[in-house]
Amino acid sequence: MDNKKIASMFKAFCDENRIQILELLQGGERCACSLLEEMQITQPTLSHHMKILCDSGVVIGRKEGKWMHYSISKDGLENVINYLDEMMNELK
Amino acid sequence: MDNKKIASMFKAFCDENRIQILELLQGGERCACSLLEEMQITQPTLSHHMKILCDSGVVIGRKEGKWMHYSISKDGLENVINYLDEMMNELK
DNA sequence: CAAATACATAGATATTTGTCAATATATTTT
DNA sequence: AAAATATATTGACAAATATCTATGTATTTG
Repeated sequence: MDNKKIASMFKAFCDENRIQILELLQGGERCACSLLEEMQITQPTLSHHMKILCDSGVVIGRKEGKWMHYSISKDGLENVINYLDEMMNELK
Repeated sequence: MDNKKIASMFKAFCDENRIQILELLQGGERCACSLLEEMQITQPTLSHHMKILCDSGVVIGRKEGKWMHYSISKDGLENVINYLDEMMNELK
């Protein structure tokens, strides 16, 4: 995995609105409209953040009819943790 | 810790040049001039990134004479890992 | 003390990112 | 089939970020 890819993985966490989305998703899968209700942003802005979150691998989207259900990907989150654990272990 | 603070913690990892710096620092403490030698950026740009890394808490700077020695902060890195571990544990 | 070295800061500029309004697309509801 | 709903995309704009050159500030070296 090159540095660009690693950086994009961490982009999930480096915006305050995305942190809020992730915290909401900790409670379990939610559709975009439900996330939107609790946030002070417009629908296109939410859609933009969801794309970045999905690109990072930390969030997964599942389409069901007209709804998009988003949830945190255990595997995606684990990848991030593993990268940091390895950094910790490699420390001289 | 508010969302803004959390986001700034993760800013350490969301730029490819900073990822490279962190990888170099995995080998142990290095002065800025030594980091600079292996990177394709100018000295002020490096200085800019070191500031962001230190602000995030993941890197620590130690001044010795005219040199700045930088290293990865175990505590800082642990904070990041703990945040993610907790997110993983809270998952519904 | 003068020159050299290591680093930071300031200011300018280009790129990236976050945001919104408007619109498009797909699906469901009536 | 028309209206309503959920979401994505487009295009514009503002704010933040990354980068450089030039310069300033310590500190060390000769």
